[in-house]
This record gives sequence, structure tokens and C-alpha cells, in this order.
Amino acid sequence: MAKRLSNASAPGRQVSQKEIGELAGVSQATVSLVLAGRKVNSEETRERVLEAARQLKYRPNLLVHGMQTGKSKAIGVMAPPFDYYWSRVLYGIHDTLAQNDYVPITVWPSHSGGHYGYETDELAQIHRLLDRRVDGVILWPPFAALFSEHVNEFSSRDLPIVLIDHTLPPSFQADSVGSDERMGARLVAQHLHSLGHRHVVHIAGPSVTAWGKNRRRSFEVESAKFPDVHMTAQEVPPGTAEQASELIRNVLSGSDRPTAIYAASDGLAKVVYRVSAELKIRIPDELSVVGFADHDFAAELTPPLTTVRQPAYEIGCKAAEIVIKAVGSSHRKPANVELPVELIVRESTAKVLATRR
Amino acid sequence: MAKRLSNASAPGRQVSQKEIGELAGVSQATVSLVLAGRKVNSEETRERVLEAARQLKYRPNLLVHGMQTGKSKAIGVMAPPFDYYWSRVLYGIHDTLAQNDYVPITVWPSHSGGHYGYETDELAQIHRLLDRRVDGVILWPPFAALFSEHVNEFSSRDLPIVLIDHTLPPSFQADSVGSDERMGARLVAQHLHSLGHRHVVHIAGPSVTAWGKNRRRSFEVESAKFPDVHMTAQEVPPGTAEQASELIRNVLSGSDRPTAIYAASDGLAKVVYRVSAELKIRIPDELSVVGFADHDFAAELTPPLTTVRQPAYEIGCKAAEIVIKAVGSSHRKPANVELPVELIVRESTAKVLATRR
DNA sequence: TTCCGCCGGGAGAACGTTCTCCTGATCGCC
DNA sequence: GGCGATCAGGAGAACGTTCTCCCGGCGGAA
Repeated sequence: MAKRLSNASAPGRQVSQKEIGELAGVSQATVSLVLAGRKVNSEETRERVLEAARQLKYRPNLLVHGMQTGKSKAIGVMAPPFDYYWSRVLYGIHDTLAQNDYVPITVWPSHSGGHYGYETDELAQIHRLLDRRVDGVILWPPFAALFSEHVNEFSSRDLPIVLIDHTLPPSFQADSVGSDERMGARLVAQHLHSLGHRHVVHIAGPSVTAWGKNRRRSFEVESAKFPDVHMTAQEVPPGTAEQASELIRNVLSGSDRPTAIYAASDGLAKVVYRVSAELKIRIPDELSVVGFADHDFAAELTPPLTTVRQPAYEIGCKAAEIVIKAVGSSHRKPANVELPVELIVRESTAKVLATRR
Repeated sequence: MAKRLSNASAPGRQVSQKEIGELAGVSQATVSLVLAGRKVNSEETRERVLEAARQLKYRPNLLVHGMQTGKSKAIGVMAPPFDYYWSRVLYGIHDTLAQNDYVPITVWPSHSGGHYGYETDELAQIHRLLDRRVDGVILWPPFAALFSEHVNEFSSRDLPIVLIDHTLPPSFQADSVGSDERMGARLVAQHLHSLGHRHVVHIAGPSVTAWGKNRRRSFEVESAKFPDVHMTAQEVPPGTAEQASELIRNVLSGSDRPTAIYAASDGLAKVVYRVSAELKIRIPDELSVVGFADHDFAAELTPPLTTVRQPAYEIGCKAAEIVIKAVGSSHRKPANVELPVELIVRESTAKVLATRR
């Protein structure tokens, strides 16, 4: 006889079906039936049980439910609210999960300088998710790119994985959601061409990320469709804004300066603005600039930035939708979804002046 | 005899201690002992069990643990990554929780236009947290202010509650963390006074929020310490930026225009910038502007904004720290913590020109 | 050689729920 | 009035873990 807890009012312990049963004068099993609405009990008993439950402010225990079904109704989300774009993505994930009665457990490698580096922090975070038996995970690119071996912890346990703005080899069995890079590249190439630009430089994102590589290649392909356009790409090393400035300064101070710059992100476009101001190059009169993402600050720059709007919120929604669908349905073939983008034309792009041609 | 699952390889089911026991040739109970490291078993058995666990990639099931102890090692966080400030707060919460092996379940009322309004969405979110048996909650001001009756769902169940930038009546038994408003007000009042400003207008935040009211009162008290300063406050109605613009336009186009404006937030300061540009009022030559928060854009405005830096990350850390401490220790008296702020002097404030006096 | 004590490890209850199976009562029909 | 059908509701196993209790074997001392 090992009675661990005889009184039900232990600290932190909540109302149980047993207590409802005691109050309503029925067994705990009956309470379970009534609350689940499985079998039509006698109307009178039903009402009595429901009333008791209401009175005790009963709330079901999903931990127990999760233990039995193996499903916790929680999704691991490894993506920080890094900037405007990622916050929007998180909003999308959140709203879609909520609609389906899921909940996000949001977690990422703590970046506070590693002054408490017990073990590899990323792995610890993964284990925290695993131990809570999340039903699936959504990953952001830096994590998936840098710690792909850790992603195995998920895939070896048959957990659905959805990558955002990134892809992994097929062996990982991971889905992915992102922007339609080809479409973005096409829109930018057409826009700049129609404005008369014939010399364009693409400031490319780091090629360790799938989006960086992809965005560059897409633009190379799409601008090759205009044989009269001279296009080159310069890759920004992953690191500080200093190095980006340096690179852009080189591009803009050369003898054959491009008439337009297509930056792989709005952040890089901002750097272009700064360097241009330094070099007294007027935007858009002497230099057209296009960004990518449509961050919150894009519309507020002077001049307002022409940029490719990524459907951040929708990407988040889609990612959540895919994980939820994947939960339970074992062994589907992974999908790679690309959502359409939109070119937001503002005032940082203009017709090339005849004199500059 | 109700064998629900005879084969252990059901979809989604993970490795259990029983399986480890079978592999290592011991009982499940022994596995539990070894893994918990409770009792010193024979070194040989220990090693055998640990090896089996490693081989099967065993991970403990926190759902079960939570069911038994009533503690889920998860904290409900009702605060969206609304802007830079709140993202920083979330970083702080996240990092501190992670250090203590907790996990955040981040959730907020979905704001997508209520087109799927099953029931009051806020309540549904609260119930999602309750059903997962979170050990405590952290709330952001709009939620706590607008749905304080729902907060009862937590307090009536003895869940520790920590409010950020807000307070509730003592009956709620809620802790709170925020910025030291008095200190901020004092720094601003002193700074503006020392620059010679004698006519200052405070653009106050909505008084339904505790911070809005508090910030205003603090500044009233602190500027009253300078009898030669004429200070008035104008409250922005909660709503769109349009109404704020209108109000600020009135303030700046009157006959006795103030020499300085102290805006209750950086966002409002930005509106002041816009209206000033409209009215051809030069900052800081003709008007000094001070903000509050030190958002990411504050340093990038032209001119860079003088503002009170709120320790967002630290506020998040503190909030998490308080909930974690409160878990388990029943019936402490709630604490109201105020973290020190810092005045970041940039170029939006300047000495009053003699001629304008 | 017998008894005591110690130690490793197993049996089984308990946590809160779901689900299957079973009991017992009520009712209608011949 | 007896018999089968119907239906409400209870007993109890199971989920994966922790923890208490107990059993069996071994070593040492009388």
C-alpha cells in the first residue's frame, strides 16, 4: 500500500474527474463519458455531471491525454522574433496553430554569449522539445543550416519537420515553405529593365543559407533573359554590417558604377543607402535600389524603398498548416511550397537618365 | 482484459523505460532508478542500462512526469513579438527560462479580424494554457488591462502571474516587472531643464494602460520640482496614428509652441518628427524631442532620437526569474520590481536658443 | 552452522484519463 | 409472470513514470 497523496488538495494539483464524480454522485468513468460526449447518458445524469464540472471549474488535463495518445497538441517552433519579417512569420504560425487548438513551444539557441554553456545549447533546446513530446517542429534557416546533424534527433523519431526559407537533403524527409524566389527575381529583372537599367549589381546574401544561394541564382537566370543587361553578383560574407559596407563601397566607387543595385535583403539595401549618402550618390536619380522582404522600415527610408514583399504571415500560416496535416499521417512525401511574392514599387527606383547611358 | 496496444511500435509512440529494461535484462523499475540516479545500483547494471538507453535514443517523457508532480516545466507567455521592445522582452524571458530548463508556451489573442470567432478568443487561449498545466504565466499590458476578469482563471487556480509594464489590484496576487518610471521622468526633466527648456509638453500614452498613466504622473511630479518649468500633458487617444498626428499638430501650431516635447514612446516621437517636418519646424534647433523605449529605429531617425532606454531584455529575464521562483513556493507576497532606465542622449535635443526664449 | 544485517533489484500502487467489458435494472411482449 | 432486449453506469486495465515496500541472497559474527 503506497498511498503517495491522500488529500487531493496538494499544492498545484487541480480538479480531477474523480472529484467531479464524488460531487455528482457518479463514478469517475461516467464523468469521462459525459465530458467527452461519447455516449448518450441519461439527460439527468449528464446535466448533474456538467454542473459539477462547471462548479469546480474543471479543465481537462492534456498532459494525461498526451501520454495516452502520444500526441501533445504542441508544435516546437525554433525561430526567434529576430526582426519584423520573423515576427510576422511567428504571427502566422501562432494564429494557424491556435485555430487548430495547437500551441507553439518557441525555443531557439540562447545567444547570450554562451556564458552558461552547459552543453551544446542547441541540442539542449531540441531535447527540451523532445521531452515534452511535441507533435512536430518548424525550423528557421540558420538553425537548420548550421546544425543539420541535430535535426536528425527529430527525423529519426519520425517527427514532421517544416523548414522555412530553407531546404535539406531528401533523407531528412522535411517539408519546406518559402517565397517564390524565381517570381521575385523575374519581377525585379523586368522592373529594372523597363526603367532602362542595363548594368545591375546584385548584393547577394551568404551562400550558406539556401535563400541566399537561391535568390542569387534566380536573379542570374532571370536577368540572363535580357541579353542587353550586364549583371554581376557580389556575395556578402556572413558577419557584420561593416564588411557589407566595405563591399558596397567598392561596387559604388568603381569606374563603371551600376545604375541599379538589387540587394538580397532590405537590411542590405539600407547599407546601400548609407554608403550612397557617404559617396554623395543620389537615390534614385543616380542609383536605383531594390530590396527584398518589405520590412517595416522599408517604407520609411528616404526615399521609400522599392522591394519584393515576402508574404511573411502567410508563410507562417502555411508552415503551421503543413505540420498539423503531417501529424498522424505517417510517411507522406514531403512538399516544397513556394508562396507568390509581390513587387512593391516605391521611390528608390527610377528611369535611367539618358545622359548616364 | 483490455489490451489497447500490444505492439510498442505504434505510430508516434516513443521508446519507453520498459523497452530499455527488456534490452538490458532488468525491470522497468530499475531502469527508472538508474536513469534518475537516485540509488547507487551495482556499477555493472548501471552501465548496462545506460548503454541500452543510449542505444535506443531514449528521452524521458515530461508529460508523464508533469502528470505526477502537477508541474509541467512550461510557462505560459501571453505577449506577442509586437515590436522591437517586446521582441527583446521575449528574448529575455526565453533565455532565462531555458537556463532553468523551462520552456515558454507563447500565445496571445489572435488578431486576424476575428473571422473565426468560435468563442471569446482570449479565453480560449487561456484554456489552452490551463489544459497543458503551465506552471505560471507572464502577461503583457493590453491583455491584463482589457481582460482582467479572465486573469481570474489563473489566479483562482493559484498559478503565479507576472505582469510586465502593468499592475493589477492586490486581490490578483500578481507580481509585476517594469521600468523605473520615476527615474526615467527625472532624467528627462533634468536633461531638458539643463538645456534651458522651460516650456515642455508631454504626449502621454493611453491612460487605460498602467504605464501610460504612470509615465505621465511621474513626469508631472518630476517636472514640478523645477518651478520655472511650464509643463502640460496631452493624452493620445488609443487608436490610430492619425489621431496622434492631429493632436501633435495642434500642440505645435499653437501660438506658444513648447521648446521641447517628451513623447511617451518612440513611436509617438516619430509622429512628432513627421508633423514637425510638415510644419517646417527644425529638430533640434527649434524643437527638442525625447522619446521612451529606445527602439531599434530611434538611433536611425534624422536626427537620432534622444530617448529613455528601457532594459527590455532584463525585464524579460526578471519576469521569468520571478515566475520560476514563485512556482512551488505557495503564498508569497507579490513583488513589484522596477528596473533602472538610462537616458540615451542623441541629437534630437539641444540647448534652447537665446532668441527663442 | 545459524542468525542478523545489508544491499541489489523486483512487484505493484499511484498519478488522471480513456476505453472495453460487464453488471444490473427497466421495459415490452407473448 | 417469465424472458430477452435495451440501456445506464460501474469496474478495471492501460498509458509511462516514480516511489515505497518487500524479497532473496550473501557475508560476517557468535
